[in-house]
Amino acid sequence: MELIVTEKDNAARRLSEILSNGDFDTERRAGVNVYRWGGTRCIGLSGHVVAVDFPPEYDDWRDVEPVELIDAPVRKRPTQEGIVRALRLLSRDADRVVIATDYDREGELIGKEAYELIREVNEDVPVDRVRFSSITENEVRGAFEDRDEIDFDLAAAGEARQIIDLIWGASLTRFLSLSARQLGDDFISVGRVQGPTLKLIVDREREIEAFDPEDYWELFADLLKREGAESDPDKDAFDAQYFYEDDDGTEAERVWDEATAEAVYGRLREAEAATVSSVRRRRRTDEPPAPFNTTQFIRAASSIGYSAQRAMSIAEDLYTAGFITYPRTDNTVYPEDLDERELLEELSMGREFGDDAESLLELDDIEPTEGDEETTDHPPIHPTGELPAASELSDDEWEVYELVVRRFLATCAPDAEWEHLRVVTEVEEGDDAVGIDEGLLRLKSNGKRLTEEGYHAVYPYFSTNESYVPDVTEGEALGIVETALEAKQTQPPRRYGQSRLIETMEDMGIGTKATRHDVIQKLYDRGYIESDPPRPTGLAKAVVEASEEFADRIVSDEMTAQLEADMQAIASGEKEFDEVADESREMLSRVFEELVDSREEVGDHLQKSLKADKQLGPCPECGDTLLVRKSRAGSYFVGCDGYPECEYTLPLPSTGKPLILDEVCDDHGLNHVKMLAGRKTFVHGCPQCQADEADEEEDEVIGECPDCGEEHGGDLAIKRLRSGSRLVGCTRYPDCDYSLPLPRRGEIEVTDETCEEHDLPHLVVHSGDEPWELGCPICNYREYQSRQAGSELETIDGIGEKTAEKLKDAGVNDVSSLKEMEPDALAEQVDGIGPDTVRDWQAKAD
DNA sequence: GCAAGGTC
Repeated sequence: MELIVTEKDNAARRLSEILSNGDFDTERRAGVNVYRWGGTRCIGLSGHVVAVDFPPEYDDWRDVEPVELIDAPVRKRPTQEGIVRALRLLSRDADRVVIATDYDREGELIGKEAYELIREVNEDVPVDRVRFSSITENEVRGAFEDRDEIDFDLAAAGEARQIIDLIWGASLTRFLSLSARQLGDDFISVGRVQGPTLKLIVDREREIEAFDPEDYWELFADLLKREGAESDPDKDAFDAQYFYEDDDGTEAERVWDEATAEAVYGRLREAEAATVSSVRRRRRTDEPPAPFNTTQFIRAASSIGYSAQRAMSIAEDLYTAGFITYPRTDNTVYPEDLDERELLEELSMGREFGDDAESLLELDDIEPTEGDEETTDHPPIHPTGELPAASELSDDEWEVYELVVRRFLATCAPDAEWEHLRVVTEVEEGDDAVGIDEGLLRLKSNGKRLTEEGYHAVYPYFSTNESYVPDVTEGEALGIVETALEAKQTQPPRRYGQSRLIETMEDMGIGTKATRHDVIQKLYDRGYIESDPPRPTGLAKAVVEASEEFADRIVSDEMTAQLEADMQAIASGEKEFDEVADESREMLSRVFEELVDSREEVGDHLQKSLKADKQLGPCPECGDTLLVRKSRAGSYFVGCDGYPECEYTLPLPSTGKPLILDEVCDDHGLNHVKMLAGRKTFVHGCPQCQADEADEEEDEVIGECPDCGEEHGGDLAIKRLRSGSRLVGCTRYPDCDYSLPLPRRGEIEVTDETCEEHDLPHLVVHSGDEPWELGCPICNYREYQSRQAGSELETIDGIGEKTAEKLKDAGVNDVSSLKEMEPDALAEQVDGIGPDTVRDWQAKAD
């Protein structure tokens, strides 16, 4: 029996389709798909199925000095037990094995890991390696005819990365966490990739904080062609801006001192006309964009409103469903195997973009664009020939799918052409103008017009805004319709947005196509960044400062650069794995020599920053500081730093994670609080004001309590709580805790209409433009609960809309029932899902 | 309960 091993199930299935000419069976071994035809079996791994880690005796952070991790043994341990079991079962009977993992460094390592697992149970079976960069008939068949061996040097390069990342990351993470006494959920992490990424964000924030804005002025005029007496100033006027030559002789628009700006403006205002002194026309070719790699896909998706995480998660679903190619790729050059014309023909059957695909088929020649990166990992992201039916995709999925399709169309489409028109005019000054600055007063206007639509016809995501400047000739006199002097200030650099951050990481060579967006998520999870665009917390600044002082490599991109060079050397046989690992261990030892003496200093600094991140302002009771705290039950509240002497507290809303804003309440001197809860994020404001308002507001009784009304006479009332939330609750609280939620915002109107089932008045919420007919609060809540149950599954990372549907078909409607399912049983029922995946979800649900 | 890298 011949056994083929791929990196993922999807690849195994597609490979099997090709090699079996579509005639294969699927069986399950240890809950894993195995494809079978003739004497061949094909199994897909799930990336790395083993992980490097320290032995269990190093698990306790307090018992082991972090420095001991440097020379601790490192072992490999299976993480995907089902897959490892299935691989072993199949290997026993194999008389030939083919490693067909991805064609990149990590793929080589994953292949070697499979090889080692196979060797444990079958010492003699010959193992081949095949390499192909896209799963197409030609490439796959070619690769199987030209079998090679595993490149153990390349795999060793990957292993060097694993061990260096583990040793540096784990030892420094434990050191920082222990020094600041932050154990448990709130440990303080650093690593080769997260370190430099965090430093990027912190450095930008430092620039912003150090920024000193400068005043400047700009002058504008609206010009109008005089010919054609009926020209309409509102319609035909065009923009012109004052400019001059600065001391270097370069063109400048900004005037840096007010007196000069006023003087020039005085002349401009008095001017009667402007004469055209030069007209320059230029044609510019606007080439279509390159094919999508992961980073450019994320960037494009972010320009239509998707976060990096969301874009990748949708792309993953579209890939699994077979509509687009693999979404994690560095490649920006289509493989030779891709027949663009054939793909366009298939796409021409699609709704929305079918006509656009067809229009491209009319071209004589289709020559797709190419980017700078040509790699062997996977093809650039493009649509497959399989088109989704209208009902198969959600709105978001469709929008992202259409983006991928249109990007492909654009790469096959012709250039666009612009005509640029630059007009310079000299102002003719009136008799009243007093000559303060005698130099010429010139204005410039830049117009642009799209003369050939080109690829924009099929790719509407780039702006094609034109700016209007009419056809004028040199010497022509123009009217000045309006003039303006605008006072402005230079702006600090902008914070990195998520997609800009990912692009910068790529430029710096840190992270990979598959991890960069996860790293950003990790920084959020660790409490290093908040909001979007991400803003660093005080803790993040302290971590970067401490690292810069004692372990600069961990926040510098040089560590990756050095590692890349070493990996290159290992792969080419110039260096040994041990040599590289030992060098790195020595370097880390030197870092620790410095660090151990500064343990307390570092810890103090981190602890102070952690506290500063939580400070709100003075306690009204004792004058000490109010802090955002977390109760034992895990909910947030405001408490005094003077506790237990001072027991002053204020509640916070129960939804979300509090973020302290810069804005301070005038009445109480407390910072405003924002509650971060994804789409439900809202500003809570000053917690003292919220509490005071609730104390002042009277409860409004609307009916009888369904729980205790008959027995104890409890009533239902609209209440505002000190935490700012509102609800319909029983007047006998806390003896009766019956309650129904109400929206936080808007005025609540109690109408005369009554719910027949519950004998309660219908409610209307007035906020924004449209009043919201909430109706009977009990009916409303029931509806809400049933909606929640559906979308709840999707809160688990890795479960998208489609998977949630599949789970619901299998009778799993919410997270709690998912947690109760037997992984193997559920995997049997749900297509394409393995028991390890289910276990993974269950772990995440906890 | 650490990293970063696969995959989902």
